[in-house]
Amino acid sequence: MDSLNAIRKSFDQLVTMTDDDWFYFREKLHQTRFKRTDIITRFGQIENRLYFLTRGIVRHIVNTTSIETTSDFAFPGQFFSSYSSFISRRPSIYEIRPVTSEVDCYYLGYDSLQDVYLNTQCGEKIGRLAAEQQFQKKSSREVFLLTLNPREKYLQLLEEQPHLIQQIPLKHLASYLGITPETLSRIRSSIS
Amino acid sequence: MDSLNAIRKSFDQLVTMTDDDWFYFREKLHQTRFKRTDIITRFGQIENRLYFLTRGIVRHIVNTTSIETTSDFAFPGQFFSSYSSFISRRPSIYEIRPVTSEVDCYYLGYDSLQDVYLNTQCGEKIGRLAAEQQFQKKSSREVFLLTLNPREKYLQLLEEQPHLIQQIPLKHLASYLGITPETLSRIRSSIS
DNA sequence: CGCCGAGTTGAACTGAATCAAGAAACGTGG
DNA sequence: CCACGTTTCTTGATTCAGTTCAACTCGGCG
Repeated sequence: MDSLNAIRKSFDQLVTMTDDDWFYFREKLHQTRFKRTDIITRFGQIENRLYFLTRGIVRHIVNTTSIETTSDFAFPGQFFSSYSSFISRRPSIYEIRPVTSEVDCYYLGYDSLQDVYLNTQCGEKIGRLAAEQQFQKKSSREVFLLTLNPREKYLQLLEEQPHLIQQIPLKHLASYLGITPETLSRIRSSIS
Repeated sequence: MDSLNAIRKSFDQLVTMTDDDWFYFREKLHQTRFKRTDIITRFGQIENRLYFLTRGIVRHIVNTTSIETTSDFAFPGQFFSSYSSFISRRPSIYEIRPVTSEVDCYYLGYDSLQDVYLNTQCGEKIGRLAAEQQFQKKSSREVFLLTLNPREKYLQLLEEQPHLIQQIPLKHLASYLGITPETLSRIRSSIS
């Protein structure tokens, strides 16, 4: 299977994994599909799955009273999950929903992942490296949010994540940058 | 030694550690002290140490051209490091400096930590759990920065990290919240 | 004692939000 | 496959929160 290969590859980038370990892991994966209107993970729910995205795009939404704020997107070839809920076993403050009309993924249950940590050579190491990656992502986002004004944010996004700008509706991009859709629209038209 | 005990305790909170593992780890720790004017980690330097703070307060400063922005503080009993540089082995975009006149720490070199990962039972697991914690911290800060206005930021800080407000100069607090000292001063006087 | 950095306060300014209305794009069902 | 309704995007006018600039006070330190 092609997308299973993609998962293995993303592991191989992190660590050398024996075939035995891989087989052990692969056994525990399940496949699933979501439609645009589905809610992949709900507010308040304890996240029980770590997903690997094979088709479509999803977004992470912050549970604010009034306005929908986007904290993250995931693209094919990437893992996603309401990760802080997944690792802390506490209610999710994020909701995860499809951006595209169809979303295909594999997923691993929480307990399965703990089994992998216990029963494979490289499990813990992959877990550590993955967590370190997630940390770095949030860490650079902190600097991004803390130091840039709307225009600078858009320019940096344009440079570093152009695929986002190409494929995500403007209003979601705006909420990801922490600005209003009107402001983003004006910035965009002032540039090109 | 009392502060060595604090380190072991912070491990015990994460995982059950054998005495053997602890001795192996403890051997690799060094002790050091900084004065207020010292620079603990410089911009552009590759962070080579993971510190454990036993006395004083330090702050993490973001390398922006004009204004000094604070991304984090560390207090006694906590680990600190220019963590993204430490794990990626790339130049630090943060500078770490003392807030207080004296800062005492233990530290572990990068290579020593890799030895711990390789040669102890629980090394990788501690590493993973630590990285997961760091992730969660940045993750909640993302929501904080993305969704709150200055007044809300201050109120949340007051509620969740009062020790920060008590011990950190206003201008550094302001830069940590992403607002100007004037605004923070006004907010503060409008509240009490 | 005098200096310097930190904090406060006031006034003016400005960038982005808000409010509003119209145009374009989208998807949904007949 | 078209037509309609809904959502998304754009554009303009207005408002306002927070910044900037400036002057003054206070407290600690040399």
